[in-house]
Amino acid sequence: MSEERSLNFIEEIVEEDLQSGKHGGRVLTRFPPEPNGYLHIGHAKSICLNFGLAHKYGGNTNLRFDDTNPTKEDVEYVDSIKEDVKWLGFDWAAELYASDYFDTLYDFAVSLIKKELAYVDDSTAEEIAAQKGTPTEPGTPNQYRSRSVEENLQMFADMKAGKYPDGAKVLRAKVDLASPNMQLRDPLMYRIKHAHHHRTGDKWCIYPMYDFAHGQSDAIEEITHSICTLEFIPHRPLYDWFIEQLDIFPSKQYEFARLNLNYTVMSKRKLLQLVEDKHVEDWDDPRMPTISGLRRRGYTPASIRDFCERIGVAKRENMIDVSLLEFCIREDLNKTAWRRMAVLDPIKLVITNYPAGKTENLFSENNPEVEGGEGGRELPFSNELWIERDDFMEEPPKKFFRLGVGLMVRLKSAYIIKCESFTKDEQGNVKEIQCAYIPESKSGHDTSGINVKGTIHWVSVPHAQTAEVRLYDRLFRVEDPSNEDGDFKEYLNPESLHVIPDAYIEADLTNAIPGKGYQFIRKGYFTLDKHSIAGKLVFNRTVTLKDGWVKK
RNA sequence: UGCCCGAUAGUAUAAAGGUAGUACGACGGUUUUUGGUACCGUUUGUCUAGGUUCGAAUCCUGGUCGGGCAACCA
Repeated sequence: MSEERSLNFIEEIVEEDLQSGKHGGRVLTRFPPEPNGYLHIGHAKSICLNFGLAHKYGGNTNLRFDDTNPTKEDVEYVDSIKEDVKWLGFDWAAELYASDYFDTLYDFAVSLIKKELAYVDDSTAEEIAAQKGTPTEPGTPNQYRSRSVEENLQMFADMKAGKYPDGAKVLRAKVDLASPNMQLRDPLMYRIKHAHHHRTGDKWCIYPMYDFAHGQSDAIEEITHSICTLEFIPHRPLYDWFIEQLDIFPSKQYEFARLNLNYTVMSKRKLLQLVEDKHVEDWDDPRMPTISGLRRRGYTPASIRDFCERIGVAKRENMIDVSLLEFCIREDLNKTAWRRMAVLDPIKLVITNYPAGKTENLFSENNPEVEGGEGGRELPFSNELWIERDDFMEEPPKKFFRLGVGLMVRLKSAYIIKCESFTKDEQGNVKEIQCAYIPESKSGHDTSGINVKGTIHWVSVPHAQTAEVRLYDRLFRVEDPSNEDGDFKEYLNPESLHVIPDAYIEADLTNAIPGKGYQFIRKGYFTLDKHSIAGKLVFNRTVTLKDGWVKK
């Protein structure tokens, strides 16, 4: 029972409940997505909260699909949600659907009609809206509000039987048309939708609204702590009202502030637009803040869980810096990713005093962060190498610890070299760099006594393989695209994807394992994209390395 | 204009009437065969005006600012 971190406000509530013996010490939470889109990092916060809370206090969590609106939902989304929750590392106690309760919910509605707490309203949507009044003016009752129990019962049954077209009638709760809380002004409980449901098929043509499904589902499952986001605060009195009138299990609702991340958007509606308008490849485009996008980008479940832990849980609106997410994945990958070498923007380097045609196999460890290096691989070395174009400067400034005529660097896991000269092509671009190597400076057996400041990565020209490398930048140019004038899509970053069709990679990288993270030394963390095939590998850059070098 | 929620360094998040702390960021340094990692250090904060109290980030009142609520969405 070591208490490293102080409790968040929801944990405090749970601990109080546990101490007072509420629910016999039982904790049951639920994660209740609507299957109308893919899960994103904001959902990850909710998942970690709900599952984490239950796990911490010896309870369980249900996965419940809030599938009360058949026109927006699909099994494709159900499947992706299950996959994403599992991938994040969580197991649900039961896989449930609000649609499992449609019969019970119908009976609940009938019982409210009998208690004169619900009525069938024939008004149009516009009329109902008008009759609700405004925040400063009370609503006004219409003639349908005083219908008899018998008539309501009959009409509600007829609604269910399909006797009316969409929109002809709704069932409303009779609460308080003058309430200062708009949610209480006789909210809708059921609407008519002659639509095919992905689970119940054509059995129903009336569907319960969120407010008459969510709390009831919580009660049916005997959820002890129903955790949702801030915008549902005004719904809480209604949540409690239905439960009280129905006299069912007293689940309680608690609200926390949803996650906002800068330089992206987080609403399913907007993410769907990006997919439909082809601004991104799909829901799992590596630039998307979706769980599947982050997975494809190379994020690990542990890094996302760590992120959710670090951002905390409170009731204050927040905007989290993506740099924190990046910190979390770097921290994870630094410990686990195997080091490899790849040259993204190549320039040729020739070692003038190394025999042409000779190949030497050097050794380089997989992971310097682990004792023993987790083994290693052979690195073929020759007199012609690819190095990074920006590791050479014609006129290097003082603090430039790389190549320039007269400067020395170490080639990672190989030799120290000294730059002697360079040649240019007709356009005046540097074409080739000539260096001499120091034979006594071989990595691991260095007797040269020479100390160099810089070490650069390289790939042997005759042994190099090629791969497509995709570099990503933030999806939007502004911190909060939803808050800018005009359409949020105007603020997309036109340079969010940079494709390098044929980068040079070291030979061993052709054995790269899908799903594993690799650090391309000095270039960042990369992972194989799902579109990779043998002979045509594609790597996604998950994140750059932190760059401490300040250019001036 | 009504009701509801909130306000602590740049960003988040602690401190339950008693020393404002932590993480990320930024900045500086040490180490380093990755300008990475690791380690060390520095920096910046209680929205405002009153009140209660020996003592207020915390309790009370007014104000300011931000967010939410008037979908047959969730």
